[in-house]
Amino acid sequence: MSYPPGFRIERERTRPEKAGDVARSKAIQAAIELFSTSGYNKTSIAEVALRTGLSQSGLLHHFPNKTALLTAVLEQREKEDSEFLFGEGEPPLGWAAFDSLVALVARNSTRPEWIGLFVRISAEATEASHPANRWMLDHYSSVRAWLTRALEHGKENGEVLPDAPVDAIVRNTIAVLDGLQQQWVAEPHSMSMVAELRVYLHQLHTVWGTA
Amino acid sequence: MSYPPGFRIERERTRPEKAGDVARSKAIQAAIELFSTSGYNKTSIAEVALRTGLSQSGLLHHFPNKTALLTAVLEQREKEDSEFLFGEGEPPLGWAAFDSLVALVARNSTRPEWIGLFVRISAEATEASHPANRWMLDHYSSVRAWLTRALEHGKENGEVLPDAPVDAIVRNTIAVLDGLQQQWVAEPHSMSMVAELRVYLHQLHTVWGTA
DNA sequence: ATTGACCGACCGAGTACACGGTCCGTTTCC
DNA sequence: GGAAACGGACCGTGTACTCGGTCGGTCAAT
Repeated sequence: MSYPPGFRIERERTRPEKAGDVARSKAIQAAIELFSTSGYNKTSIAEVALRTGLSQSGLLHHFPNKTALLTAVLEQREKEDSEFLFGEGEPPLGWAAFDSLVALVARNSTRPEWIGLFVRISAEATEASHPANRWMLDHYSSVRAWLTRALEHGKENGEVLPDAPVDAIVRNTIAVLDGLQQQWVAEPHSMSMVAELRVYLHQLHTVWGTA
Repeated sequence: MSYPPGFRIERERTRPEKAGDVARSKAIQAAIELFSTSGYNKTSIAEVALRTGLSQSGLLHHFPNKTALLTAVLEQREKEDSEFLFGEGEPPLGWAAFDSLVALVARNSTRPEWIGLFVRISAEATEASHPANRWMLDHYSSVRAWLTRALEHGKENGEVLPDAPVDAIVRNTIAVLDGLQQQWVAEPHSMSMVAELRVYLHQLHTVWGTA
């Protein structure tokens, strides 16, 4: 009781390179790779441990169970994505929001594991009992909220036509994103994703933009 | 030796409604339901057998192994889908092809299992070792071929602008289809899919059509 | 009309294995 | 010396699949 509750976190922040932390992040990286190719269900923690350079018990020392490992992976992804998208500032609005989505996809194209991870997990997580179900619903709803806000802001701004069907555009955009990623995972070298997305955004601009 | 080798087959063809065939199709139906909610990997054949009203051994009498059950399911889906889309005649071309896709989605909305099945299987099958991997690649490539032909026919016809980026439009359309289905599976009552698709098709028409 | 060969439909028990997780012990580092 | 960082052995469960067998029906030959 001699230390305030923030002490532990403070110590970790000042000395982040302890052996355990290295193992932890190595394990997360290994889990990302395996989840992205085999999905969560089919991946065994023994395999993750092997890739990490640990025994299964050693891995379970850092993550009490399999779902803890999964949530660590998801937190990592969420963190890196939102840092890239928003940085420290405000999320972009208007059509700029859609442009930044293209940038995100372009960047993730250089990290195939992250795309595979998302495709696999979000499909598995459609099952209500899946440990990532809640995460996935929250994720989608926050992206929808952001894009909806972006379009409505665009309407007020005069960037977007007043009669643009916001909800459908938002859902379709997310659908294109997810669908292209799925095709890309299935046949990685058959397309660029960015080129296709630009065509889609060109359509949006042409139809609902105030040229 | 008193009968020609084809005799037995002939007899089966004249009496197709034996008890085994009923069990077979019941099993396929049960498998569709379970695959659609739990995916292929996570579904146990014991559970399928239970839903069918058979013992596990009884089920395995009809399907030698789990992958045989899966291919039976996929064949069934492929058959019903192409019957609905093309009937006995020629596949529609030009923009009509895209309209028929909407019709297919509208029809499948009344059969949630089929949408769930497709979402789950095609995500699992991104893994090269998955028993449905080949099927999925073939499926996508045939849909792409059809839509590509449809657009090129539309160009010759004057329905479609000559500089329309065929490949990107095809991939984006498939992406919207898949992505919307995924959202629909995650939250079944949050959208209609058909309304969103109409907005997307409206964009295609406006931008690449010869009004 | 009966018989006997044969077959499809089906079941119960068992096998081999993979997997998530526990328990307890040992080393390493502050 | 105490806690963190591991490893080894073990356990219970789930799973795909095998094996041996039963039962009822079909059909040609008697």
